[in-house]
Amino acid sequence: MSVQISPGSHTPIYQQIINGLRDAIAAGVYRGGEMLPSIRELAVQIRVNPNTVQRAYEALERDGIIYVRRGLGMFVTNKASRTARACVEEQMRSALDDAVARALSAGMRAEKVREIFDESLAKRTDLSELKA
Amino acid sequence: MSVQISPGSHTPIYQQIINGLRDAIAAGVYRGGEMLPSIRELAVQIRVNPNTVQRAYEALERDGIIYVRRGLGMFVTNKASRTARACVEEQMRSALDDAVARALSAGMRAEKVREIFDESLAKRTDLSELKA
Amino acid sequence: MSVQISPGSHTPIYQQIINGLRDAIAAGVYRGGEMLPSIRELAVQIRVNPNTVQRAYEALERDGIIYVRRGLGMFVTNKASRTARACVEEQMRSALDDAVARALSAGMRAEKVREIFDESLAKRTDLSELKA
Amino acid sequence: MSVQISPGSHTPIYQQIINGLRDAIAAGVYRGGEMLPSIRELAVQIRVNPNTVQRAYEALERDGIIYVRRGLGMFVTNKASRTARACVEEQMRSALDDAVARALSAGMRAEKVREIFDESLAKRTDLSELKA
DNA sequence: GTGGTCTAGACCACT
DNA sequence: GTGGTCTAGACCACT
Repeated sequence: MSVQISPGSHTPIYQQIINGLRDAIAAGVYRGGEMLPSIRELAVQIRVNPNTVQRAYEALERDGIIYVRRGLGMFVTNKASRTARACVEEQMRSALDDAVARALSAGMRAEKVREIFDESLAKRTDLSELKA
Repeated sequence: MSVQISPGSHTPIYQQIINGLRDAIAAGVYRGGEMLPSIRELAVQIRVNPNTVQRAYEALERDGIIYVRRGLGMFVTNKASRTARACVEEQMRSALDDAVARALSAGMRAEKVREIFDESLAKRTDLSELKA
Repeated sequence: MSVQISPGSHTPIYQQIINGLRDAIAAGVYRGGEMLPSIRELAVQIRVNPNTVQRAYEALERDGIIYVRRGLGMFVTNKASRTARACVEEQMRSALDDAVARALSAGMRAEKVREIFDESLAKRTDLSELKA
Repeated sequence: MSVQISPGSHTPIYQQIINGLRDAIAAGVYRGGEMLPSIRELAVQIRVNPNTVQRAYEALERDGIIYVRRGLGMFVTNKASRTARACVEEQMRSALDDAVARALSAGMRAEKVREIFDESLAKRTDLSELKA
């Protein structure tokens, strides 16, 4: 399944769903024209209230990533992949920007900042090599 | 002034104050034994409710970064600098971890992730050179 | 073809079919006594579920614009043209009423409202001249 | 009160609230920096569930017309008046466009369309003269 | 006091 | 079956 929920996280559940689906679409798990799991279906899968899933779908529709075919379900738009990737990149850029800015303003040296980043990246890329 | 507040940010104001003071202490702006601005003073400076400043001071006290001398004011502890730097590093590490994890799970290539990080870092270090 | 469907529109598809056929009848594309495309035929043409077309035909029948000759098909009634034109006019009147009311209550000046209307009308009448 | 709800209307209640507040801001009833009625307050006034009001406020925030000061309430942004007016004009333009397009495609003559529009406008401007 | 999130459940429209 | 709206009510965080 492409969406993982951490009920304990500070990030609201509906936001976790948005991120999870957007990442999945950016990664090509769902492609243009494909139908997404229905609101009720996904709600059961991730054990969350349907209203919460609906709220996530609403946001993705506003972003032009999915669209409704009334009475049928939610579908991935053709431009979804591009939009989703742009969005993820933008969010990542701003997260990195903020983290770097804070670290430097707290007096951390640039080399130290890069070192920590390298560890983060190495850890994750090693993990994906394990899977492969 | 060492604490900057963005009233429109999604980060709660008390958390922004905590971060700002902690960064300032990590960077050596305030040193062990020094007195911090009083609650009312800081509240006026950054135009915020005194209760909000108090809440931030309480949190920093719990973390052992500042302590109260009743009737005198809030003071920086001796271990404050170390603690603050460890805390900033930890927060940074987890922010980078999250960002990297999401980017990769959205199918972004590791080289691209590093590229974006480099831009963030370059931008900030250039800026600080300009100031110097 | 006289009926155009926008699957992404907020207007329900069956309503779009009703409007499209009614407009066509009002404009004289279909005349009293003429046969309309069968449910299946139209459904294939505009790529829509036959149930949806049927629903539209039912509504037009209720309005006395078309009638069924069992085993033969759907036919345009003699009063259809009059009824359809009255209906379009009524819908238009109420759409204009609503738009004007909102614009004025939002403080827009009457001259400005007329100006925007004139542009709408000019654009469409120029277009129809181009086609002619 | 600036927001009127028609429970029987086909327009969802939350959309009626959005329109009502936006029109009020466009008309200068609420000005930049002013606080809006709280969610609970407005909910009581217009006898609607607080969640429904919240949903409307959320949309207006997304549009940059209002912003939250956490723990305090919702406030009108400085650019709100301009944005709201642009939005109302855009909605009006598209409503008129649609109505005109349908009328013409149903074979109505341009003079007739203008006649109906003039009646709509005259009726409303007479009404506002009565109030004055 | 303020807004934000979430659940449970009803009811409706559309295909 | 599908999504969309609304209510009631709980619980939480922030100022």
